[in-house]
Amino acid sequence: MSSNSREAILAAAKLTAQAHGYSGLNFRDLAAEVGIKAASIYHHFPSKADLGAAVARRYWEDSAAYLEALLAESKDPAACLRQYPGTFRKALESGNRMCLCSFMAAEYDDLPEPVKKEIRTFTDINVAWLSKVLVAVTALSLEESEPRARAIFAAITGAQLMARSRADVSLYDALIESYRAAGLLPA
Amino acid sequence: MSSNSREAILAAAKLTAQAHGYSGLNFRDLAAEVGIKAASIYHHFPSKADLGAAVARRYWEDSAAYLEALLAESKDPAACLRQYPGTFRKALESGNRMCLCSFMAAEYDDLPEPVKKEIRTFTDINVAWLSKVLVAVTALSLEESEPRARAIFAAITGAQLMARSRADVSLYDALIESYRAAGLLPA
DNA sequence: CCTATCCTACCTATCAGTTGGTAGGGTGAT
DNA sequence: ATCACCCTACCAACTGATAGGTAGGATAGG
Repeated sequence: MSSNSREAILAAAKLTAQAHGYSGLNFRDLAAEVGIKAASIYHHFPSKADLGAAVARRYWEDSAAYLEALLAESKDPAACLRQYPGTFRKALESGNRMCLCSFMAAEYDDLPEPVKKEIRTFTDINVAWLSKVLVAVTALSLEESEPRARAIFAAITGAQLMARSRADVSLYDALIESYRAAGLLPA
Repeated sequence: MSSNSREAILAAAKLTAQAHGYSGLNFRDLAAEVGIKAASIYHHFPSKADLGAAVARRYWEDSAAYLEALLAESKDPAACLRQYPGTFRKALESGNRMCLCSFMAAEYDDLPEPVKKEIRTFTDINVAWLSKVLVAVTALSLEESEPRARAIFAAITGAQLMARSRADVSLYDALIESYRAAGLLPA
């Protein structure tokens, strides 16, 4: 309950970073969105690198919680897997944004090390979840499922990237459908 | 032969943009690399937006020429298609860079309109080429081949993005192999 | 109860560095 | 003499970051 601003900063920074990347984050605009002054952000985050790492960390934490909840509620792994591309679709729907992880993967060379680490974790979480679900849904073994999980994750982020460059969510849907038709994703 | 600097600027800007994006381009560093002063760049390009558009245009022009040459020389479309992922691999080999188009697709919101246009053209060129080759190689009809071509292109850029975030070219190879194993790419 | 001390959460003011861009001048080849 | 090409010298805007201060709440000692 202590610091409401900290949460507001994280939320605003997440949205900005999804649209403009780490380099697009700046303290003045961020502070203005939250309703405080730029210098006050330093009270909550010692540096931009720390803020970026905190945003990325929160991002994969939320993602991990969502995916686990999905699996826990439904008891139908196939249905979960069918829903998975929808999580990336939401970002596109929300102002043509994209996955934080994908944007920062592009910016990788210019990222502070702590941010890089959180970005990698997001990928790991997603690949691990996909791999686990694939074992339950398909005939793939555990060794076969992980490369496939990576391929699915990469293909989905690529689809998001392409759809974004056309600002066209239906293109994303078409790409996912093509992945299913081609056999990359289970039909 | 007239302006050697113009070519040098384009070449240096391409490499920088592949590693740091459009926002990572700046006139001072660029000029230093070429061996002239920042203000002198304005003699060749009226603005950063113009430079960006010129770089992106040259990028798809080179790509188009390369792909057409590939097809003209070999007479074996299947071999061409097998070589296609290699063109994106080269960027990773060259200092963990990535496709200009992919990076700028991420930055899409912040791109000047002329740059956006060239970026879209790069995608169109690649999809058209892939679609053409797919018709020759697979049993797909012209209508079926275009969605498939788009899916392949998106998946390959996604693989590049993921491999970049691990600075691991072998991960790219593994992803391409998974695409083949899954049936997205012809084996 | 009171008051000294500390903490949280923010502020103003300012910094040095970097950005894209401009004005105007020099020089050498045609 | 013109013009392509490059220069020095700026500028305004913006960047992350720091210094130092203020208002108000919590807390502990007397």
